[in-house]
Amino acid sequence: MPTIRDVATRAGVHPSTVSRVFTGKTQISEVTRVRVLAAADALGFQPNAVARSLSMQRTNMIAVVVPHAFDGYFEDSYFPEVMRGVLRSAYKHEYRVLVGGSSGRADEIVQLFDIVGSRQADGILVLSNRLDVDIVGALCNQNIPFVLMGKPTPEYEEVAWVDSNDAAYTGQVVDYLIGLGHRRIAYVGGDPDVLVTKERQRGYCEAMARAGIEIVPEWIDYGFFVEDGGYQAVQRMRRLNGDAPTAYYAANDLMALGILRALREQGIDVPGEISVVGTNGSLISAHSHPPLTTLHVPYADMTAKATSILLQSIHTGDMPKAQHTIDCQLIIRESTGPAITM
Amino acid sequence: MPTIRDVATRAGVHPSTVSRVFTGKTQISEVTRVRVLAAADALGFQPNAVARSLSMQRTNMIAVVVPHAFDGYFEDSYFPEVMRGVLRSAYKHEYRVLVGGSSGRADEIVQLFDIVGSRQADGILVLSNRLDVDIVGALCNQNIPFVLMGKPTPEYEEVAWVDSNDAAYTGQVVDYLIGLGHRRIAYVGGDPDVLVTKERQRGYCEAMARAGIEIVPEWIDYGFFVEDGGYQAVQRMRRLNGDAPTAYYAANDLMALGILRALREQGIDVPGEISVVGTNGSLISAHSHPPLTTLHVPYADMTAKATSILLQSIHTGDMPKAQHTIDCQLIIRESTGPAITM
DNA sequence: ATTGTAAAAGCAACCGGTTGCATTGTCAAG
DNA sequence: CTTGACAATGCAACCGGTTGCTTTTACAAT
Repeated sequence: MPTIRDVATRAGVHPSTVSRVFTGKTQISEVTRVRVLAAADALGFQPNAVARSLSMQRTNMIAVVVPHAFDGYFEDSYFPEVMRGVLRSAYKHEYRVLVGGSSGRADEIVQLFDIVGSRQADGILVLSNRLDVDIVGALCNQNIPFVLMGKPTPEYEEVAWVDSNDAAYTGQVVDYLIGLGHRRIAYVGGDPDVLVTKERQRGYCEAMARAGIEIVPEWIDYGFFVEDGGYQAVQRMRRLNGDAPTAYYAANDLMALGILRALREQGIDVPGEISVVGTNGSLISAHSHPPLTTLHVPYADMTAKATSILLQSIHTGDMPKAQHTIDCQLIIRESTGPAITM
Repeated sequence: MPTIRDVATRAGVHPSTVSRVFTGKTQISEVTRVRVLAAADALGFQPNAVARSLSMQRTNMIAVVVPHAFDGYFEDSYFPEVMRGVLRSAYKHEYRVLVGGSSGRADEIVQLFDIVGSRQADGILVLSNRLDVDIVGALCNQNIPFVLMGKPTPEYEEVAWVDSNDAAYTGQVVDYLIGLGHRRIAYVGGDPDVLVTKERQRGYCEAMARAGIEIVPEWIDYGFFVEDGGYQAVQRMRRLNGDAPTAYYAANDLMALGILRALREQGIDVPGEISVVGTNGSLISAHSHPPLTTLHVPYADMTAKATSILLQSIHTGDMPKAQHTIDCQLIIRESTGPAITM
């Protein structure tokens, strides 16, 4: 690998001149510029990114970390959507993307602080907010820009986030089901230690309360975002017999599919007997049987937004401030219908 | 950010001693070790990864590059599966993962050689082999370890790859359809400039030839791996009337879903009138209507394998050699059935 | 007490760029 | 022909670690 000094020797100039030609921030006479460029070309020189990072104190990388990767994480449309948004936005600004995350929870958090502490990235995008670990607090101490996907707990008023107002939109879904005549509505959340699960649950509870419906505790269950989680939730809830839900809301489409599978196996008609609503509006939801009514969350847009906030604050040099709420949309398909009157 | 010299000052030792404590490759007396560690702890010191990379000529990162990201790339299960395999394997060896890829074709290739040439990663995993750009040739000149997902063109015998024998398994699918009595079988490939598309097409043609079936050129179409591509392919092929296919093979599940959608719109029964086979065995394929018969390709395993080959060759310091072929499996569900006899 | 030996720590160069400051070169105005 | 002013380039320190080699220290053997 040729270095800047090799190029300098060949072009008969000082290394710093070569550097200036490549960074392009200073005046260079046209004659030396072409000479340097020719030498670089002949040697196949490309500036070493690591050396440049060290010198400039800037890596041109942002890290995307997943503090709650679960089994099946990569099956859900969430991750690919997020990556699409990040890459789109980062690439535009000539930033690279570092991905952190594995299946072991403790590991990930270690890994996160490894990346942060060792200054491998200029900024961090945190993909979710676990309630059982104070990630935000730790991040604040590190003096590195970060943006959260999802609102933090109230104690952190100042940090930047992009969120989708999960509680409100989940409430809207519940309102919609109630409007269809349902009263026994189940909430199947994801991992209970993840904020979004709690938020959606809050929206659910508030909507039920508004309608004056008393919630049976057994209507609330957690499927950890995986298909089988939805399936199992149905198994448990069907045992309630007369109290069994007539409608299910699932916090992602994957679990909704599991719910559909369980109901199909039991010969229950959807939406004739029972209604099901998913979340995300992933491509998969349009092709299920029946096509799923789902709460579409524009994750790619959210992350693109979050990324550009992050990049901007990297450039200005101070902690990002912006807080954005993005609109969701209920897509009504064929998995929901009027409650049967008994 | 405290540096190694800050720690050294505080502990009253030389910077190199601090370094040795952290790298742990040399004998250090217990007393100084604890003193250094205490100082580091008090200052919140963590070694700077960039400086270490520069000094050690090793970044502890591998790059995953996508030389053919297409619209909808992130909707297919391919990418998330790949990421799952890479992260699983890389994380185990304390390697980070850099993701390259965007939607503009030319850009990606530039980006690829940027990463390679600037030594941002110790090795590269190339996610696909475009036929219209000589990526392998260029990579060979760069003297950096790389592993291909997918076999390269025959001229590159020596490079490392992990592949799934696409031609053979596609042939097997076609055999299966022929066994069901189908003779007018359509092949819906992805992007024709990607090797896998050509390979599967070859398998298709060979199987048809073996059965003595003459191929109508209109039975071959390209859907560029997106859902709508499958949909459009059906629109075109239905115009063949008497020559219209009775079975469709699609090179990924997404296109197969598009095919199902088009057929459903036209009121055609699957599998009663027409059979459809997808590829990948993504979760989505199990939940479509009807559940999709699909050729399962274990991408996560393939990439995990490819990653570990890559990491090993990074450690030994020479170009990887291993070439692996991974088995696929035809999952028969409800989208395929006997051909109707006319 | 002296010498030998090995373990522990220090020294300084190096990885490959960047950049503030000093120096040289060029050309126009006086 | 000077002098001034500014553009172009050179110089050297710096970013924050690592590591081969040298020196110091400690302790055992003579």
